[in-house]
Amino acid sequence: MAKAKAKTSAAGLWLMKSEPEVFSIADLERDGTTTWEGVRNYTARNFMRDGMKLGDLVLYYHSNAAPSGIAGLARVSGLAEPDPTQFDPGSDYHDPGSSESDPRWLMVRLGFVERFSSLLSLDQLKSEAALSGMPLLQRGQRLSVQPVSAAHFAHVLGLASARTPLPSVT
DNA sequence: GCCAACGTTGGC
DNA sequence: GCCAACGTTGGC
Repeated sequence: MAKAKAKTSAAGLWLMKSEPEVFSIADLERDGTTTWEGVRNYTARNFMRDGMKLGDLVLYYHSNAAPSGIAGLARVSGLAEPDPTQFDPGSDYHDPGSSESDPRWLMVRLGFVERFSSLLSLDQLKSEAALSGMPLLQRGQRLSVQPVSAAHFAHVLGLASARTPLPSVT
């Protein structure tokens, strides 16, 4: 699996899901930064490993929430590296099939950028025609790390800034 | 808690 | 390599 031939200088744009009960945008705001351990899906891992660059912007999505939706913005502040929880027998994320000499799972580090003044709920996102092609909104899609097009990303930021004193993300 | 959709595993 | 069984995700 080798892709990424078409290179642009533009920063990558992503969406990452977290259950707010586990780690919410408020937790990220409090801590400033966090490592994104626990990804156990190869497609998601590959996006982190092959796609993510320092400074890439990330829409922070709350899943399994009431309601679910996009809660804020983060930024990639550390490139993919081995996720230590895969080696920890006491961790929910332990993977006995992985070894320190050949780690199977990776994590990136995220830094807090902004918490939206109110959540952009899944219902609202679905009501936006401009977002109809977003992977997040496709039926049955469950990837916890996914790329976002520049147009979709800009539209989401527009929705957020419509309800909050303009955050400027540069 | 239900369950549809999807990913992974493993027998063959 | 097929595919059934199983496990997980995540909306509802």
